Parts: sequence; structure tokens; C-alpha cells
Amino acid sequence: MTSLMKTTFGEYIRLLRTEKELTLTQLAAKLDLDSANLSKIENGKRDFDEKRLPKLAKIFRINLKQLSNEYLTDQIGKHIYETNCSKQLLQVAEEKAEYRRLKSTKTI
Amino acid sequence: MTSLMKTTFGEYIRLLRTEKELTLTQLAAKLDLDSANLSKIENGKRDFDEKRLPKLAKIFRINLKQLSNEYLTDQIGKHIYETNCSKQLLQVAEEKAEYRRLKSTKTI
DNA sequence: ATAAGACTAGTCATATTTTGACAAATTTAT
DNA sequence: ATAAATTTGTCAAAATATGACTAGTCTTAT
Repeated sequence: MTSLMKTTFGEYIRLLRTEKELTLTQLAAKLDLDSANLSKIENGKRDFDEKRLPKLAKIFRINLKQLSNEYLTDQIGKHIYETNCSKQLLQVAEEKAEYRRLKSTKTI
Repeated sequence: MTSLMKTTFGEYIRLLRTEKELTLTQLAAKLDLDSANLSKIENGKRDFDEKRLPKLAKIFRINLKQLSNEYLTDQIGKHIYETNCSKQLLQVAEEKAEYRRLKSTKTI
């Protein structure tokens, strides 16, 4: 696994976009999205819709799996942040995830 | 912090309920909830609505903060489970949460 | 056998949340 | 000052979650 960005997903999109010197309008068009909404996404005021990940990967020629991981870690990171979940509680959450995993294999 | 349950929140409610020998109908009434829906909650087919945590804490005389942590870790654990987030990616997610924390203090 | 209670599953209308689309305001660059 | 780029606000529509009700199964007592 390559190293992932320690930024928000919105900031990451902005980074990609400005690197390629695209305007919001230009990228938004490629993503079939309103430029005003893309602006909100980059500024963390809205979420990027998961269904557009393949398009985004294609536009910037990024590995989709890698990009999806970027997205996933952002989403969970946001959840952790918004709920003020401490490292200690996160450890418990991970154990509960593990419990769910075990449970699901049992019931197959 | 006391140790938290390594079960789902629904299972935890069921545990509390059966310990007190309450029926779904009885507990649902106390929670101002339909018994069929409480059944779904205990079986993990619906989420417990956060707004009822204070009621739940009161009914079983549990510390609300403790119960809220139980709830929070369940929610994040569920998120981790449902997205199939590996420990490695969870570490990245935690770093991203930390990044958001730093960012929020800067902009105050 | 059947009646009653406990629980589960399905459905549907309503409430809540998220998204898309547009207009208008603000910022930035020339 | 103008034009382009970006941001903000608003609102209807789409998607999702919740509450309420119905019907069903299963167990237990009579």
C-alpha cells in the first residue's frame, strides 16, 4: 500500500485539480457535477458522492482502489472526529468491528 | 473508564432487557417505541435512535456517559465493519481525524 | 387443540437527511 | 473596472431512516 494523504478528501481533490490547473467549472463538468457543489466539497461543506469515485480516478489517472482507500479513511476519520472518539474508544470500536466479523462468518 | 461490551448495541440492549426480565413490549413502552421496532433494533436490523439514550440509561440505571460510549463505539465499529476497513487503514483514518482536530483549532 | 403471550418479518406513510440545481455575492487576476 | 473563478445561500427533489401497523411463527399453559 502506498502512503495515503493526511488531508481531507476535499482538500485532496483540490490538490489534484490545481495541480492539473483545472477550474472548478472544468472539473465539475468532467464529474457531471455543479461547480458550486464541487466548491463545497473541496471546502468540506458537503461530501463527495462515492458513486463518482471511478470518474475521479479516471480523470486523474489514479488507481481506483487507492482512491477508494483515500475516501474510506476520510469518511471514518470524519466520523471519529465528529463524534470526538478518543483513541481508547476507537480501540473498542475496532474490537466491536472484529466481533461483527466473527459473527458474520458464524452465520454463513 | 470501565470496560465496554464487545457486542453490538442491539445485543447489549437485549442483555439488559432479559436480565431485568422485561418483554419487548414492556421495554418498548418505556422507551416510547414500537415493540416490533425494538425487536429489529436488538437483532441489528435497525439502529437505536441516539435521542433515546437518556431514557435507556435511566431505565437501566446506567451512567449516561458510559452508555453513550457504548453507543459511539458500536456506531464506529459498524462503520469499520461495513466498509471493511483494515487495521492499517483505520490507523490512517485516525491520523486524518487528528488532522481535522488540528485544523479546527487553527481556525478558531 | 387452542388460546395467549413473546417475538419476528413485511409494508407503508411520514420525517429526516442528502443531493442537485440555480441565483447571487464575493474574491482574484488582469 | 471587468471578467473569470470561487463561494454562499436557498430550495425542490431524491434518497434514507423512522414510526406505526399487520400478519405471521413459535412456545407455553390450559
